[in-house]
Amino acid sequence: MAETPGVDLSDPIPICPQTARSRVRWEDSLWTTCPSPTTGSFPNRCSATYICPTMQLVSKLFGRTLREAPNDAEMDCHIWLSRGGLIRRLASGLYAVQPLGQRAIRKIEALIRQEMEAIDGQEMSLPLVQPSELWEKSGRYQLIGSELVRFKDRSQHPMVLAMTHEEAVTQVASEELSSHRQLPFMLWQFQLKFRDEPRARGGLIRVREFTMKDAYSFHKDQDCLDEYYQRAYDAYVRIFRRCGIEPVIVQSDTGIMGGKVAHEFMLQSPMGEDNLILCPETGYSANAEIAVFAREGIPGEALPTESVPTPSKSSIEDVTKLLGIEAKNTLKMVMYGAEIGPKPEFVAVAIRGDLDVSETKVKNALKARVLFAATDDMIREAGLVPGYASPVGMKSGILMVDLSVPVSANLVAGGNEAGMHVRNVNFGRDFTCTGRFTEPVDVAQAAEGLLEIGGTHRLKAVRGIEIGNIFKLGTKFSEALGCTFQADDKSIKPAVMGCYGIGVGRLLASVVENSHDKDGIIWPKEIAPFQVHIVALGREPEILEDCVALAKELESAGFDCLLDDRDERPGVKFKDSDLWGIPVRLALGGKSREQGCFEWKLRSGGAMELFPKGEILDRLKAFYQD
RNA sequence: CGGGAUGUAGCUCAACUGGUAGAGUACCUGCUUUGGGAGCAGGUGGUUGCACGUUCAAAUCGUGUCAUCCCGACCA
Repeated sequence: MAETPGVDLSDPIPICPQTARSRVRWEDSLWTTCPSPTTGSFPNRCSATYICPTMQLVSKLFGRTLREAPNDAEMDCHIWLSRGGLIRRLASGLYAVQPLGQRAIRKIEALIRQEMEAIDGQEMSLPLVQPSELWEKSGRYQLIGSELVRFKDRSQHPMVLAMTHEEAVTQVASEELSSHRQLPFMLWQFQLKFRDEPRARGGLIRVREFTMKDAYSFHKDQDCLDEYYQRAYDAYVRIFRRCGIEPVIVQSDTGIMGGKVAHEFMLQSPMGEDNLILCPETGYSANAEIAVFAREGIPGEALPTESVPTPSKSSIEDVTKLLGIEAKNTLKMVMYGAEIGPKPEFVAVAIRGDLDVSETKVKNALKARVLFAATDDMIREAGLVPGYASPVGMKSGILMVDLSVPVSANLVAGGNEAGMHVRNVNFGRDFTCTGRFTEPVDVAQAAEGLLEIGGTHRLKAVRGIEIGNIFKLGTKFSEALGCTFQADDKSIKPAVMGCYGIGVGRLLASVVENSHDKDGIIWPKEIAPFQVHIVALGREPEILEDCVALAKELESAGFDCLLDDRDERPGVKFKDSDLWGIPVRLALGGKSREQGCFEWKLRSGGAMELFPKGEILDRLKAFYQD
């Protein structure tokens, strides 16, 4: 084999254990000073004074900072990622991640990789583009709407862009799996997903194309899954804590993933899209769409019904005003069309007026694919009058009665006649459960101030950004795709599965949302794109040389350094430094240099301190060892 | 998919009742300045989202369309 000239293969390029970056040794590196071609001296604005391949020079950093945020940035994380030059929008829900941002992404990925390996995960890679058949087999091809991008390849074969990878991983696993001896195992990847979201928002918080860490575990039985699920849960807590986030963990809906148990990891934030229901006293926590709570009844003897005219007063608000009662003394009907079987069915939910319907609960109780608001025609067809509907006199369709109704006496309900309501409607006497649901069901949305299920404490409601989720999938996918094994009793069984996801870009944005101030990002130690920001102040070559010497020393010890070598005024450099939020800032100016010291300042706060340059490395080690 | 708003320079925004494009910032050149987004001078950069229409004349008026953002709906 021909020798590559100039490369000594016996002396491989060392790899930094901390950053996983290969580094060229200093002795071999290109290290030049370059005077201005026009003046021959060090020019005012020289972007190529020093060239050094092993540290990042700000003069060479791709991506600039912005004085003002783009006007479409609403959330803080969007503002700071944009202003810092870490991301740039290409189209709705599609972002370019620039080098500084990509370095933070790589730090997050490295951290996640460690934790996945710690729970025996094996990293792999599955394709983004998949044949539609795979999704038809699992049933999700029909179930999912237009978020799933479908297209045909050149030979007219129907394909999809994967929104997630349960089908693919189960297919692959089914081809490898034959014996219970192979179980359990966990496979995971960093992989693109595409979801054609109807509404992208919040910068990287809700996008259409994104990288997700998705993990899938396979087990011989439920016990084994339960045990592993807890390990994954614990690993998730560690991941988020290392990102500086104390996650709020809630029970969640399993949606079209199937399965029974699922948890979401949330960053508590008023900007979040999910409503979370918490009970600090009992420790109960759940997403509001599935949270359970106790109904406070309205006791009383059933009084005779009485019709009252309520001309053109159909809303709960109007009726309560007119009759001088509270919302909780009313009964309202919320009507839907539900796609359960081949054709849509009419569904009416009877619920007390002070509560809202949880459409998630309705959907789950009905096992419906899609729920949509009923049209007036559908309502009339069921024998009801729009605006004045009542369960009394409903002729067809599915009636669901919420748990709040039977415990409340003498409610005001619609009269099933335009302009009429009826007082003192009572469950049991005037109407009852009929048809598919023979008993009252829980279909109300939990909210702040309602009673916790035990009936003694009040619930709290907060908002959150979902940063991770874990599901006990069960055998939905393994059965659909034939992922089976032979058990020790010789029987053939489907693998019991779990899945575990984290959106990497959303986590990055959440870290910023969770950790910033009025000047910019404050990176947690493990996520910062660089560990040290060295700022050379002043134009004397000696200052820059000292900074470079320090950067060399720190880089050799495994710290990654960003060196601001620009000929800019100090104010500009400090502003950018704050914007970028690297944990340790080491500045060197004329005065500090005379004392042989660097100015040590932590982005997270605290006073500036002067340390002799010989001490810097040890202090840095101590700081990063915490 | 409903409701609202907005599209003018890389970013933030002006331009009256129609008269032919402007500032700040950013960027480039030079000089001065150098500890918290400097000053002066000169300069680059726009088919005013797109199409059609009205008009002698359209950033401006009308119609359509596309895009973006916000509130809902939706969201493994």
